[in-house]
Amino acid sequence: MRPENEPGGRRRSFIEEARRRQIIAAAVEVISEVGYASASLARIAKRAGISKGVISYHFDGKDELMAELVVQLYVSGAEFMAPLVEAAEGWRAKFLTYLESNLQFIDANRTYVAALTEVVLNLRKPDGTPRFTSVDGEEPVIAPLIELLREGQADGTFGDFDPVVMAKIVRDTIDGAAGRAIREPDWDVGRYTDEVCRLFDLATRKGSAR
Amino acid sequence: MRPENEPGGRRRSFIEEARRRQIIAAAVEVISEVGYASASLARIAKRAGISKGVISYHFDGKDELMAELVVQLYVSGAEFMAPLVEAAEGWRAKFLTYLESNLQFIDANRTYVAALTEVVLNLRKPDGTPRFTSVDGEEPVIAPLIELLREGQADGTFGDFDPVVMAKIVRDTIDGAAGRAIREPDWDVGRYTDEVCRLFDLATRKGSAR
Amino acid sequence: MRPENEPGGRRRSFIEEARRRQIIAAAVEVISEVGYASASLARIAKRAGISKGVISYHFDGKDELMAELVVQLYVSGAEFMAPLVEAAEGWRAKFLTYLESNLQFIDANRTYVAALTEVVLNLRKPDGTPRFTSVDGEEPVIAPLIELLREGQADGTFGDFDPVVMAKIVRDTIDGAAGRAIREPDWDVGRYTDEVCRLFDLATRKGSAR
Amino acid sequence: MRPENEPGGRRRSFIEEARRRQIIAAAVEVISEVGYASASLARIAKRAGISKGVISYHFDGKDELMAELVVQLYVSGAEFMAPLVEAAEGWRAKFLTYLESNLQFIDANRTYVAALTEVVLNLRKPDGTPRFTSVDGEEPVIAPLIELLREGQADGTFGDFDPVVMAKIVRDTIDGAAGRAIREPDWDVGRYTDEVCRLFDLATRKGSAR
DNA sequence: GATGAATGAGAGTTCATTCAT
DNA sequence: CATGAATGAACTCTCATTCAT
Repeated sequence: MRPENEPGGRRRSFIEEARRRQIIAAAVEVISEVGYASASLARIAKRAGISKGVISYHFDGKDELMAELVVQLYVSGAEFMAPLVEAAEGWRAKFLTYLESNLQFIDANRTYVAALTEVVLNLRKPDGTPRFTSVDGEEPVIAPLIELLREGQADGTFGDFDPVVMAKIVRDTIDGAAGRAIREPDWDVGRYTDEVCRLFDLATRKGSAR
Repeated sequence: MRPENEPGGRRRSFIEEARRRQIIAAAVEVISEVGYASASLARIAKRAGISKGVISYHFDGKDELMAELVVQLYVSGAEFMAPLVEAAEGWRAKFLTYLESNLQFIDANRTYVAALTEVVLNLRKPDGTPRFTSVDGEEPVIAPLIELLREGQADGTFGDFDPVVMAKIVRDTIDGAAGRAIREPDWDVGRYTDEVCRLFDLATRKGSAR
Repeated sequence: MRPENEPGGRRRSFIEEARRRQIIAAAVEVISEVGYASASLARIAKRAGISKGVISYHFDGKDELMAELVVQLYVSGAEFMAPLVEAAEGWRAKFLTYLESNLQFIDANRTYVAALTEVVLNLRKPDGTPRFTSVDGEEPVIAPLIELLREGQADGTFGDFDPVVMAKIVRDTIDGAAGRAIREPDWDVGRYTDEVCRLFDLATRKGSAR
Repeated sequence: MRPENEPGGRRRSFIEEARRRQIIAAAVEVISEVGYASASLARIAKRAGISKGVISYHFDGKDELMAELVVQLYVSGAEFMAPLVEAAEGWRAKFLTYLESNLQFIDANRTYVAALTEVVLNLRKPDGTPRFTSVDGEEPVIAPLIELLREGQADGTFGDFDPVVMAKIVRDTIDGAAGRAIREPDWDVGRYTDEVCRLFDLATRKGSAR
């Protein structure tokens, strides 16, 4: 019926993509205002100023809309962070840049992040299992970070710690910060970032007693 | 209609309390299986092996059930942690015991914690604002931790850092760990706890370069 | 199970009757406050300060309770009016006393009348047909009035009109007054009664042009 | 969501209006058959041959449907009576035409009037107070009649009586007649109207002894 | 006699989805 | 492409009634 980009379908037209982004933007606003459970298609359509049917036309269903919302923001985040991390010289600098840029991105996209969090935590597959928060699903997200830590250890930059555990702690800290960004409008990201960087800097230093 | 304990109502009977706990337990199971959004009263009643109306009889509504679930587990956690933290000697030991006991509690109550997390993140007041995750609402939760850090700084145990920011990072780390506990059945809490304790021990030490 | 007075059952004990009156009184209060539709057994029991089951014990069901409420007030009204009407001398005086005493009774029992009205208009048999407001059901209520008017015509007191139609108009006027009594707390019954009596006095006079 | 006519919303489409009328008609039928209390949306939808959700789609809720039912019939009645009353010459003729046309309208719309009566007497606001039968709410209904009587008195057509009380008696008589129209299929409106007109004609005549 | 607990049906409402226009 | 209309299932909640204690 509808042109698809993935998988193997015809390329989506420009106008088609614009509509999808418009709808996703409306969904983000609605979710961050009334929460995932109350974010009905009717409300999203109203917010976007379009008819309910349009959403069904452009997305295979509510779930696809929500999944797209997540993917889109995730990609945006990666596109923002990757060049910064790569530009940093040395594993320590890369590590701290990873932390810093991630927190900055969250700060700059609070509403989007709020919506993303709600969706990630709530969206489920038809069989009831989580769509995004599965163990396997996490791997691609933290794999680059683990690799970064391993490289730094191999080259003697970092001390002796379990890179997998450390990566998970980092991610949890960042994800927790995302929640805080949503709930606290006055949250001072700069100070928080400084403290977090200092903390993980100390924890990954060579020569730290185990 | 129904006897109430809080506030000012008659005391609830033993059997009444048992039923409430049974219903809450069923809610916990259902939520951790299908998620908050799909945890309908019908499903919860079915799981508990009772009729739908029973829930309405024992609780003022779905929201009260969910709120009770949160309060109950939160109180359980506090009851578990408080004596351990108090028994520890010295602020550093208290701090590390706080971290350790909290993670242990999460580990020992994974299903409950999973459900609690879903409820806390999703439950809203009738006006649409979050029921539990407001800024003000957080204060009572981290206030004791902030106090603990301040005391340790005053007495020279801890170094120079912002106790409020540090407390928030600690809480985010722990809450993140809760999410992990839910998603990863094989999660090794012991190792994770060691790493977290080492990390925050370093970060709060006196003499850490700022 | 339960002792019955009607039909043919054992006589109800004094305490039994007291309970029934207490429950009916509570029902009257509740109905006149929240209306028939919202007058649940739970609310009535709460108002009476008893448990819900008590009502089921003393009445065969909600419908019997409501029916009893109607009958009880109707009998009270008849007991109040009958001696007054009989004491009046002459058909004209009897007729005006009927009007006057009926309106007085309504005035003195506004809450009861309000409840009765709601019940009469709403209570239905299981098949959906009205329990009280059927054509046949009305006959016993206005039959004495028709008879009174006929006697007065035969004896030359009243003029020439259809006694059945006149009786119906009288009843409608009184029933309408009942509604008014409920809705208007400041309603001046004395003045209303005077005007109504004057009106029907003129309308039933001998020699009125047809 | 749905186009609205009142207040300030977009104009309702023709088809929209037709659906609303169809649903109201079904509600009227159901109410006059099983009564207000048993007139559930399910039954009304079934009678209209539509799905339950359609009612919610076209009306803001059950209460709005019921309120619309009342308003619609009330407006119809006013539209029927007004030109007839205005066309009558002289206050006496206007007064009798008011009575006559009102009773005729009731006669011609028995089922509708039956439903209207049930709704007016039962519909309540969320706080429990009656929606239509309040004292203030009555004013607009009888105000024109009071005015008519006052004009007739000023111009010497009518005798000396309290026009407010008289108007109330007239309304109660008519409303009572409505109830009768519902319950008595064989009710002879012509005869009833004659008798009522004769009665009120006599009661309002100049020179009637007070 | 009286109670609290439980039932199960049915209430109004919301919602994702489908479809003719 | 877009819309408004309609569906039917699922939701929370209320209720009259029953029953063991």
